[in-house]
Amino acid sequence: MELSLDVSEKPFSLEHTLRCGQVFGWRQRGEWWVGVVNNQPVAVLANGNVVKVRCEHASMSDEVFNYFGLGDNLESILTSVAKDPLIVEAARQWYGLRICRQNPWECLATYLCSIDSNISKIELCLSRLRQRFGRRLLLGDEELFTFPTADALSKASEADLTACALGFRTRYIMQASRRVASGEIILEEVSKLSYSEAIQVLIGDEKGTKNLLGVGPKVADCVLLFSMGKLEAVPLDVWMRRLVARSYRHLFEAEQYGRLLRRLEEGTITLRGYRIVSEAMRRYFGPYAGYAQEYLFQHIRYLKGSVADARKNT
DNA sequence: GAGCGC
DNA sequence: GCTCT
Repeated sequence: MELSLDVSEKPFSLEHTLRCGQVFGWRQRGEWWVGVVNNQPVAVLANGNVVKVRCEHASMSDEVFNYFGLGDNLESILTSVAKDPLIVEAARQWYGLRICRQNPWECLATYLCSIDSNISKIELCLSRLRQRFGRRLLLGDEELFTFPTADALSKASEADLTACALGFRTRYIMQASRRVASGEIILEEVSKLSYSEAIQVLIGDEKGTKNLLGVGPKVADCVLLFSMGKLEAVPLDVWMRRLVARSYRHLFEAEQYGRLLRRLEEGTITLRGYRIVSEAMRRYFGPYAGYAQEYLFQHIRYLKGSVADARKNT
């Protein structure tokens, strides 16, 4: 069936939303995008004031609405983060980009795979996981695969997982899938917590036992922002750290932060440093700092650099 | 701060 | 990007 979503008065760029690197597993077919939402195949097309959805069940219009964050009041969000010319320009260029609400398990697995990787490599790893452990779906003659459940991955043999060539991330996926499958960690419950409670659960207590192997503050922030609607989460990857060091250093003028600023541009940053920077960004941009992050991230990735450059690191 | 695995 | 030493 084909459904129509009314998005008049709702700025929405499907292109920007799907191309910004927050979600994986979508492909373009002409002017349509095909992918999987809530384990069901969909094709989506944004056309002015309507979003067209080809799918199998009528409930998909609500699911697509939720998935693409169409409930967010983007205009007021962008107004609220418009603190300086840089973010205003980023918002102008990437206008319509929305933060998705992906499935939390898929998002967690995705960002475990993203560690020290790049978009095309991540895409490859995830498609291998889908093909090997997901369920095959058809939408017309488009073949799609659901993202494998934690349960399916927890039962995978080590050899099967190794065949997906995740490298050192294999054990992160194995451990996380087991903890989620066993119910030891219930991501839907985590998503009900406040941002600060939820990030604590995901990264574990400092110095204490880690909750989820491979989940540090960056991975946790991505999961919180891209799947749990914690719009104040500010994932700090190399691009954002460089940007902060160059364009937002005034937020760290105090002398004690000299060392932190230097490390932001170069390499390793401590958990403490990460917290200081992301909290400063939250204080500066407010409760929608995650939206600010995503627009700035896109802006600098594509700024006078080729797409190839932009795809280098995560 | 090196090493991880592809 | 995270873990481990």
